[in-house]
Amino acid sequence: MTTIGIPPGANIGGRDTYRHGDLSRALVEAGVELARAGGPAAVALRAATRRAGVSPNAAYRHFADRRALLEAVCSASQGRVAEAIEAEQALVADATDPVAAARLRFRAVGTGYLHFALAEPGLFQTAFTASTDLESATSGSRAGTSGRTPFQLLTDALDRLVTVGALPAERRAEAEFLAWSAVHGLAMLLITGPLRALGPEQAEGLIRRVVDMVEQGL
Amino acid sequence: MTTIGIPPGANIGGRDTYRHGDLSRALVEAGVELARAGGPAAVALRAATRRAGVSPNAAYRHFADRRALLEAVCSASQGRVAEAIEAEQALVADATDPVAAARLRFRAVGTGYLHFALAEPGLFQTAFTASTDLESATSGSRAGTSGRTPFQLLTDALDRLVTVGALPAERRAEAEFLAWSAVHGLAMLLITGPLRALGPEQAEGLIRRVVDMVEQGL
DNA sequence: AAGACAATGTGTACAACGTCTACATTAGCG
DNA sequence: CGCTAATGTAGACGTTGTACACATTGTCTT
Repeated sequence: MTTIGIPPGANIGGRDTYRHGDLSRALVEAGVELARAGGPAAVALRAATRRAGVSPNAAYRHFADRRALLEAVCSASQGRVAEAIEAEQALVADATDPVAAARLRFRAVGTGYLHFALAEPGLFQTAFTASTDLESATSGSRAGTSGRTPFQLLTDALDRLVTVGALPAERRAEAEFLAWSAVHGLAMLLITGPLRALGPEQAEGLIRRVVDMVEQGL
Repeated sequence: MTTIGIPPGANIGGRDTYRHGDLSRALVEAGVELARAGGPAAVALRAATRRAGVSPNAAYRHFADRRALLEAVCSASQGRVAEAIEAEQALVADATDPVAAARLRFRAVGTGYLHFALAEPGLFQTAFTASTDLESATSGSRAGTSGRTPFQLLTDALDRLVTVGALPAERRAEAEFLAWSAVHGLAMLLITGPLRALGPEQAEGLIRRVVDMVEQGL
């Protein structure tokens, strides 16, 4: 029993070398797939290693425990959120009036965030359910293609509002948390909360109203 | 081998009758304790039955599966939230001006909600992380001592704002979701999100600012 | 009063999970 | 060429949810 080692020429899990080569990456990608389908609770060490074609304990060479893998998947998911926001901002990039441009850019942060939440609820929950602190909210591993995290994209948009004169400087402090609260709360209500049965057009209406509220209430 | 039956005079798990008597209640209470300490993920069937001094499968006579028990614990937790809101409203009940009273009553919904979230993060998450729909958000099992759920307390306060003239009727529609979004989002940021390391006084400042934003942005 | 039935609790079993310890393999460096 | 560290595997243990069969008992009917 216990096939000693690997019979030459055999392959384990679709791979022909003892080493995997890029297991860390593969585990995170598998974790992202699991999170997409079932949210953070579905990110299991054994399931991820199974997908990577590797024995369960191999994961422990790259992650201290399940929590660490979940952290990595969380970072990757936040990167996707950042990309969604950047895509939404790219749609409104061609505004001539700088004040209007700053406003649209700011609104795009919220709408991009919420559109991603609706399109990829599992990933979205994984991105923000797993506990994060303020330092890691600005770490490079959570950035999109522009190299900025969702949180940084928000602060950037707020700073620009101030620069352009659309937001009084005395109201700038902590404004990111006010805006984030409203948008994140709506996302939760729409995904897992009492509004999860809403149709897309009604959801879109609520999204606009919440962003309106933030713009007006800041 | 299976001790056949119960030797007369023996007692299993601190109880001397074969029947438990009020197991359903006991399981929910045990679940609430688990949720308080560890959030929704900690609400385990086996742990709850263990606390109730009963075999694991006994739970299945009262709940279809773990999800069902979690639903019950969720309802109980929402009841606690409702009580917290009612307590906060009781603090401001003595306002003479009806407009000011309606405003304070409305604000108390948000501050009570957020104070509960800070005081009992595990229960709070359990109350609102477990998926709920709109019908169950108004079911009696989730009510506080006044017989109203947190959601109903919010709609009540908004209705009163309209009655008193503090909120234009044309802005009333869906206002509960806007307010709820902002407050719920801040709760998440404060409990599991990037703001969870904030001190109490700073958290209190943010709470006031978010409620200000809602009052102004509705 | 006696016996049937439904409600309730127990025991056993299985698969999946996280994680510990020991061992096997291999890349890279002297 | 051989040593060492990095990487992967095997086996085991305790936890979880849950299915199935069985035991006990309150209650209702006759």
